[in-house]
Amino acid sequence: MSDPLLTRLTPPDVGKDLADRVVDTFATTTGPLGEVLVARSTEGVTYVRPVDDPDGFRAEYRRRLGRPLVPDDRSVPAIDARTRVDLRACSSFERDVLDATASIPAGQTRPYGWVAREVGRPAAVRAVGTVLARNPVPLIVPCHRVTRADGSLGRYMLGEAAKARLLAAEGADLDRLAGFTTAGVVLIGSDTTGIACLPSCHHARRITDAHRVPFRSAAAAREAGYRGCLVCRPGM
DNA sequence: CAGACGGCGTAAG
DNA sequence: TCTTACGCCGTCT
Repeated sequence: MSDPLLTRLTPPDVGKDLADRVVDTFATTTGPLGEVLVARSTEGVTYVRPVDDPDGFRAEYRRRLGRPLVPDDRSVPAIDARTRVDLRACSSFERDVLDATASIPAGQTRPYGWVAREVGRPAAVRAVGTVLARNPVPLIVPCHRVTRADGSLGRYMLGEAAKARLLAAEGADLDRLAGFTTAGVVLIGSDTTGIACLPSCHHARRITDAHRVPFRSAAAAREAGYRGCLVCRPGM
């Protein structure tokens, strides 16, 4: 009862919610695409997947997180970009990639190579794709905003159609982006400022038609005397 | 520990 | 334009 060692090792508030501290819980809740399965620790959401197969969810959870998972009978708040996440099970590279991805504004897109540069590993483009393919918390960390270098959407854990739906729902102009892809345009410059942006950067969208200058590569923009936008950091 | 495996990016056919 | 080949690199097995 008054074992000094036990007293020292036991946090003062461990009591009725002890179970909460050693097992994670899961339940269905709503996200931007409808119902999803969500697992949580005391620190935040640890895992999000489609409702398809709960058995696979639990198996995969155990394999990846290595923690027990029990059903949650409480009601779970809907998830969105503000939902707190618990990424302790991730490597530091994975966390960096997810953090950088989370910084992409709603309705905008950034290439995989952009994420690689942001985390300081400009050549790890493919590894970035691997991380996002396994994103433990899709819809919260918006990996649907990461596209290929040419502006095409690229693949998505929940299907390319879902990627398009999510972006459209956030206000992205997919037709406009597709137009740039078709034209081979990856940067938009303003000839009044000499600054070049990624096409979805909100600064790029403010450039008037008369002053908009399309570039097919960062090198082309640089050679034309342009510098990269400090906000979207196109890497040039 | 070596090798395989990708939501990539580019060049080349 | 589409396809293929290959470099790249963090993880997983």
